[in-house]
Amino acid sequence: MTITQLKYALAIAEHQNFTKAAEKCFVTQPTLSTQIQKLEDELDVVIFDRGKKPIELTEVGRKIVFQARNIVNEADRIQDIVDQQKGFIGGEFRLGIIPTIMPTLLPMFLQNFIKKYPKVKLKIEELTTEEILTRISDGHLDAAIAATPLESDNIKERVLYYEPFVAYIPTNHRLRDKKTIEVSDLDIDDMLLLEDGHCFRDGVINLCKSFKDHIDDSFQLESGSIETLIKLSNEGLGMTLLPYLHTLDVKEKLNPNLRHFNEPSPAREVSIIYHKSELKMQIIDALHEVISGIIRGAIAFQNVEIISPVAK
Amino acid sequence: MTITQLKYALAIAEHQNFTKAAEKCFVTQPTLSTQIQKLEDELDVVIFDRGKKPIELTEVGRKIVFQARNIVNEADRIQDIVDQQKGFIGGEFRLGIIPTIMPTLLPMFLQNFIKKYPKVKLKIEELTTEEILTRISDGHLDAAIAATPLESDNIKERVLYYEPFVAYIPTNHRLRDKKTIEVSDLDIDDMLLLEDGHCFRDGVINLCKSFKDHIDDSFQLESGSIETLIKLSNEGLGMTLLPYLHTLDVKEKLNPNLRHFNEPSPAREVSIIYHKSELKMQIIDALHEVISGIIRGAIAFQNVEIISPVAK
DNA sequence: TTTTTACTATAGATTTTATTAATAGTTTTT
DNA sequence: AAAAACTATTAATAAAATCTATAGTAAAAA
Repeated sequence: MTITQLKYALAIAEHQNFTKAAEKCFVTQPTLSTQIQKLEDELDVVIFDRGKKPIELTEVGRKIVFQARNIVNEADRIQDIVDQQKGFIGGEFRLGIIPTIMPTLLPMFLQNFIKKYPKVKLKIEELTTEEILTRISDGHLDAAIAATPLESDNIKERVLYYEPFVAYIPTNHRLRDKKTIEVSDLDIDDMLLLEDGHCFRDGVINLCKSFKDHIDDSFQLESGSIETLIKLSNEGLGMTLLPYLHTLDVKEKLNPNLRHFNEPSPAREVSIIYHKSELKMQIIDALHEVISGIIRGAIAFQNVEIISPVAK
Repeated sequence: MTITQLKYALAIAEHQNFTKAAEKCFVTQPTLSTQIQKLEDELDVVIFDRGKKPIELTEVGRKIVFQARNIVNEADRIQDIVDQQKGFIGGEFRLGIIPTIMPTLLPMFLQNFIKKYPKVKLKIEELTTEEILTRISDGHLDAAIAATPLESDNIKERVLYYEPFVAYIPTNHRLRDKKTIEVSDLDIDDMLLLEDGHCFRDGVINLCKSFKDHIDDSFQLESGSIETLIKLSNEGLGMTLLPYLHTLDVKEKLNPNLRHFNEPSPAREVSIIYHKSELKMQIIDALHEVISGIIRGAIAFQNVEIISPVAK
């Protein structure tokens, strides 16, 4: 049994196809066929059920592949140890970011980060929290930036910053004349929300629920982006809430529409999250340092109350 | 990097000597030399400091070897998974047993176990609790039978049975006329103890301390075996305490010297302990099943109070 | 110091293993 | 029934692991 064979098995399990897996492993398909056969012979079990199309794992196969993942992960850490020793921070790093953080945070730190750590090849993907959790667990992402706390097994969180919610109130809205607003002023019924799947939507719902026991789930207006939310609001279709960093992007002439909450302001906790195995921890540390450094200049400390990003 | 190379590195780290390590790996010494060089070249770090005699690990080397241990352990579990699948219970299994359990428990279950699981090659060693903990941690033991709770990191415990303490009271002793005795009757000063390093000694001391705040540490009579303890007691040098299973061995004519405690009787908890990685868990399960089955017939259930085996 | 001892490293030959291109077999889809 | 989409097999080749023999080196003994 070799680490290479285990990597081949992982690739086949993932792609359910010898030919595709072979490509991903940069070898030919017969190599995989023979190496997997050798592995199966040595262990004297069948790992893949080639009878089914697409190929399936046998019951033992599933267990073996799960363990193979562990072994390969542990093996990868040897390189981590060496990198740490040499002070080398580099290599490919796959980072997931949720949609409501991506457009504002990314431009703030990216230049800075790649300048400071030019050897890190960042591969950034916009993903929902749910997708992120799956991909961190199965090793397809090295880390992600998301709203927390998530309290998910296998995943560790490290807070980057607290981002207050800011109300966006169009002209003629009932709250328009208030200089600052209260959570108790909010009414879910005239609130524009992001569509399902966004955790910022769940955060806003949790916030509104905190002052209203039961709310009906029949929201009328929903949107896929915060930009659209602002436009809909400008059309007089209701107020909305924005994460603080988004308000820095709001055009100057629309600034009068913004209302901050009285302290403690509701806020979301934004963290870098990663697998509990703490692989590539040097790069995670580096990201944490750069991002929280940048944010320190962008969000003044204030008294906040954290709103859970998880639908309840 | 191959699993084989990592195993070689582990062997060299353990024996601090290429030649000996090569023997243990059943290859020649040049094989180790070249393979370790290849590993060092690939990682571009020096793992072993060959300047020192005996050979030493470099700082990174230590970290790499530590991680290599993890990888090799995880790799070994593949065979575990396969064995489990096949219902195969076999292979070498290294079991440690503390001295005060070894002579009574071993003959009770050994025949039974090797009959039921003939493919398991049990290698049993008598070791102190301290030695056991080290060897389970470094992978030299697969499991051990010891008095618990130990609350040691990395190690899991699974209770086998509770073994009451029984007093052995020679003729002319002040407690001789009592039919049953109390913990409060005990006096550390006329108690014969095992010599230092035995956890049963520590258990007895903890028990006596429970009714006497401070005791001086100048015990006069100590012995290396419970057999000798009984003989010393017969000489009139004091009473002693025996683990219940030892009383089954006491010659019939000496039986009148035994006194049981009133319930709840002080007792030691005896467990099978193993590394938290749960390697070879099927064999551990098998041992647990056989031993607790045997004990069920030997120790009648009674109300006990567990005495810690750890010196405080 | 010199010699011996006890190692590890290196060289070259040999065996074993991994990989490939070409192609034969399957099974599924059309 | 034919085509498509796979995986398995074969035989050749490249790469590697391992061996024997021996050189090199540092500590221990004389």
